[in-house]
Amino acid sequence: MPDFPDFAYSPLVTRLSHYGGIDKKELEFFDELPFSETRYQKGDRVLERGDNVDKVIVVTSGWAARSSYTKNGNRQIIHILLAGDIVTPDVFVLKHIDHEIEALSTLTVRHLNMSDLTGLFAKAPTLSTALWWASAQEDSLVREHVVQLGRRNSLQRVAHFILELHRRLVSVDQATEEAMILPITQNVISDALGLTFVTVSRNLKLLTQEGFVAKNNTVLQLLDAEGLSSFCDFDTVYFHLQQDKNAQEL
Amino acid sequence: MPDFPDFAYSPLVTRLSHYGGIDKKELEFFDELPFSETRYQKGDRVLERGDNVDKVIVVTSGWAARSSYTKNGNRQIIHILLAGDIVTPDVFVLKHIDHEIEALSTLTVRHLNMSDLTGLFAKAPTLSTALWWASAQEDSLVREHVVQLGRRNSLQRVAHFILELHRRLVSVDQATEEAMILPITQNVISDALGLTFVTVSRNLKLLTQEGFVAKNNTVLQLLDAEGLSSFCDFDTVYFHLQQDKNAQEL
DNA sequence: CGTCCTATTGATGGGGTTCAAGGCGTGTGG
DNA sequence: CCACACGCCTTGAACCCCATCAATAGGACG
Repeated sequence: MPDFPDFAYSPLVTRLSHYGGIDKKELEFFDELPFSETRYQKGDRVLERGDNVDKVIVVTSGWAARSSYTKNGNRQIIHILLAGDIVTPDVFVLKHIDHEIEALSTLTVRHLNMSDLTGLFAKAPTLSTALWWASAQEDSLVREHVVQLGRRNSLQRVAHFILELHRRLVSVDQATEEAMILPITQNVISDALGLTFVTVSRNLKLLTQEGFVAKNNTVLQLLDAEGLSSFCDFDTVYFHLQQDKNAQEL
Repeated sequence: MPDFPDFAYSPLVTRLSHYGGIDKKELEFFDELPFSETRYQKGDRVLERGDNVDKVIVVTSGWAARSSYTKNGNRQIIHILLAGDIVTPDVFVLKHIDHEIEALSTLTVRHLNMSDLTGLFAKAPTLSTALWWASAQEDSLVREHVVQLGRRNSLQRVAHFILELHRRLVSVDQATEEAMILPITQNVISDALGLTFVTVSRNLKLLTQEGFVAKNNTVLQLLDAEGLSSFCDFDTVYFHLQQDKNAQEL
């Protein structure tokens, strides 16, 4: 965030600062909004299916998951939420959430009052567009997740999973180009990828043997991101990170 | 649409009329917006990856698909678009679309100018909320699609696919409770479900033999929707169809 | 009547699951 | 400080669902 070095900012502000046409003043307003903060432990539920939510919730640190459970208790992780992600993108129009939000690691989230936000939107038009953009980004990632599960084999899925998370972490200054911290178990990965943890284990071993990655404990090194990308058909277009010059305000 | 019998309406207006708190006058304004209409044949591309879109496009009749192609030419259908669906939900913030839109049958779409729409939003606040709701609905369906591909077997996928489309068609008066028209090939179904058309064929036969459905040509009858629903864990909560009384305007 | 697209059905093979056993690391309590 | 438990990872073996390959049939359309 080179242009905004002079005030404290949350990860979401870091993300929004990448949005073309954002007004620095509006970001400051946003960052100064009153909020309450909650801390969760690994495994805690942040929100449950059916909950009636009336706050905008944003991740400030740690990992969380949107997940859905089938009748027989199997979990499918729909999307992984990182620092700077919005937990409740549709809270203004859908009051009841239809899935679970659970902490995958120690997690901190901020709660913003909807009335505070709508009040701010009135005087911060580029901010509301930027928040819309952030939630459109998630939509795009979820669409790519469908492609993951529908058309890639287990090894490609694991590779793609790593690359996507790495890129997202880098974009909020939570990882270097070469390495990242994976605070989740292989069981979590398997529930995101529609696989079993046995397959994930075997595939991580394969990727290590082939020299694509190295792993000890929670630190994962990317030794050949290029090779991995071409192997699993990873393409960052769907992140929509580059600023869209034509974007206009509502 | 029992409350709005007295003016011509598009399928999207029918859908939006189900949204709690929508103002009838605003729907009329929306329906009277100037538009151009385009007709496509089965197989035509409506939009391609990378296209720079500057209109809001809405399906008025026929079926279309959001789809993504992998490097080796395999198609994954991410979402099926029916009458009343918005082709370009994020057009205000993402100018370049990252996937393909293709006609699955003869298809009619309407193009609305973004400036006409933003002009209308100024005097129709409940309309913009309702459109947001419509696009939040699609997000929810795509999330459920992830669960489909990640955690259901091939037979459950086919069953769930049928039930979901049926419910959506009913909600825009395009199907009866007992039967629907499926204008797509089994190959299309397989590309949506991450399967092969061979498996889809076998599974449709199974569902027929078990007495859940009957099929001749493009007409599909639902003989036991209840049984089918419990078999594949189908639950309409994720449609968010019932009006949310708490919804508020931006 | 031939062509092309779609659907059906059988046979075979493979990728991923399932079941199972053992290892490693960490924390806890005797 | 060691013993034990527990969670997570690893690795092997057997099985099964679905893909793949292939052949045929049916339908629409010129």
